[in-house]
Amino acid sequence: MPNNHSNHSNNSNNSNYSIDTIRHSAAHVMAQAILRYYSSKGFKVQLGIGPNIENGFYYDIDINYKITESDFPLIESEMLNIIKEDLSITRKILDRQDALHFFSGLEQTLKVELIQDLPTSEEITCYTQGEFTDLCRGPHVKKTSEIPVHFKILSVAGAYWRGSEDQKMLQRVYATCFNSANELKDYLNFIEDAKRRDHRKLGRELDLFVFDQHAPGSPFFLPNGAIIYNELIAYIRRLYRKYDYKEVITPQIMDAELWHTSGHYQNFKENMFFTQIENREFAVKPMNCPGHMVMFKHNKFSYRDLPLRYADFGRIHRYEKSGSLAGLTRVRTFTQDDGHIFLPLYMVQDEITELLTMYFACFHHFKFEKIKINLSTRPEKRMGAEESWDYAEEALIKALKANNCEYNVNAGDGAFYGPKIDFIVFDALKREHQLGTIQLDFQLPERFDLKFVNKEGELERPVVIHRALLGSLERFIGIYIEHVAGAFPFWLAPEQAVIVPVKNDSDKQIEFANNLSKKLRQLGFRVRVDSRNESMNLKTRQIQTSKIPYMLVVGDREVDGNSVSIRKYGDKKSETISTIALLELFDELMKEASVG
RNA sequence: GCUGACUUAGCUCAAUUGGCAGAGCAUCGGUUUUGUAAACCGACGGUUGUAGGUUCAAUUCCUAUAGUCAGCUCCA
Repeated sequence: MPNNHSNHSNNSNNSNYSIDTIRHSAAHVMAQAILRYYSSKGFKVQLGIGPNIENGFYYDIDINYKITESDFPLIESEMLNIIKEDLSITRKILDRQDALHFFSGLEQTLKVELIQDLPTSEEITCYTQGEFTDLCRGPHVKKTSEIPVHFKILSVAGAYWRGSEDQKMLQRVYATCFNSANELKDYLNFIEDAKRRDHRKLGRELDLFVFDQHAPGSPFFLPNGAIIYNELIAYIRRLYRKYDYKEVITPQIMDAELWHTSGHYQNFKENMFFTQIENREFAVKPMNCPGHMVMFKHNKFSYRDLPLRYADFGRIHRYEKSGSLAGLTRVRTFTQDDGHIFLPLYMVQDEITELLTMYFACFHHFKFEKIKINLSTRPEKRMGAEESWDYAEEALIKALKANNCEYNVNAGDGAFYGPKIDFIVFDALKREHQLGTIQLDFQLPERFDLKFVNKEGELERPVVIHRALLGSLERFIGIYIEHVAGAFPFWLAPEQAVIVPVKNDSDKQIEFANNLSKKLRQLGFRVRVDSRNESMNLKTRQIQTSKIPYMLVVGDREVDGNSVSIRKYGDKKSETISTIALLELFDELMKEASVG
């Protein structure tokens, strides 16, 4: 969810209360409304938790009734009643026994469970408004009438009690509340805008990709989508040339033993595809690293060869749970702009500095200006000695600090083989997306017993850095489509220009258009002639809705002047330029594709 | 995987309490020869996701299953 709306609502008119306090109080009102309304209908209502989230709040409810969208107005009108009743909201401190007794008496067993799990040191407080009392730390507004009426219930979905798969599934009602009608309207508009930009919708409309029930979670890239896909790879390859990477190609299916060695089998068996042949168990690769380890071992490398940077655009397959699949952002087969760097320990910091330079250049190239960095440290489920974790985490912190990078720490969020740095970008709607990653790994070199010959002529264990810039290309394409709302820059656009003869029965115009098209295509541009028997208005409309960067109209005037009437996507007007100037313009535009 | 909703022509959507499956766009054919956001006429297009069941009759009700969506959980 985006974070842009919560900010400007903080400094709004209404009150001394923070928007968080207001929303949290609104959550209580919603819980009260649901309890009132459905209890009166004879349903059993139990309340879970009801915290604030970015841009709103939710309340988890256990109820023997299926709440649907059609119930929202009923709940909302009950909420309005509660606000109008102007109930005062009072705070009370309870001792543990009284609190347990009180909520048991109300048969609110979820609340009882929460109280039982509170540390004994914690003070137990309740907030009461009218007939409704909730276990809550607060703070809250003083009376229900202080809650602005600019609230809206947004959706309802299942959620596990206490976030655990083993627990009961509750119904989570999402809602939001703002200080003013305008802020609420802005937020609802934002939701609409996000729908308009949805990459699944644009993917269909721009003929980029389709999904089919025969391959769940697996995109079929249509010709237009394949162009974007391949142009992205071409761009990354240019970066690789600049930063001295060596591209390799590795097998799709390898003996399962390899995945035992790497540790992936033990950790991710449930998420891998397997196949059996000649009594051997093979695994479809869920990642590229073990393949690169195998290659490293097939050679005896000198310290002079390091850092050795392997890059791989291999297709990988992961069995993702059916319920977690979503458009291009969560798929079962994808390609990473993956790479592994083998190097001695002492080179790590310089290498990460180099990587940071490369990463920022890449993100800025795609017009992601604001970038957030997360440092994820050792998870519970991990391999390797504590000392190497200490060292690895320290090395990443040093490199970040040396490069003046601000970062947040995500304790326990690292990979099972090492800590990592993640790069989060903000899209045009200010939503956050994780793209690149840099992961330090002391475990795989150990498990694969990797060695290189150092200056002293001794065998030494290298370190491995796992790294990806865009992450999964599929996912990146999804994010990028939404970032640019389907209007790709010239160098990435599946079609860069369409040439439209004014009259499709004019041999002179058609010939001129075809010749121009042929010339541009020879120069590598993606253009076509649209000489269908359709009106200029229709063609204009189709070119605009397809978000094609340029429309080139050629009539008798242009043919005679060896020129084109050029109209840029999004512009209302066209201008006439010579074909020479057109070639110069296109050449200039293609510089966008360069890595500088 | 879990909870809930949804699935009708290539796409976007209709179809009253269970009573003859329909429209726009796209496609194809014709007319029109167009100067910057939808010319006109006509035709084609369906085992209503799939498999069962209830019923005189099922797009509609029931069961199973697949896929999609909103979340949850997970994400090397």
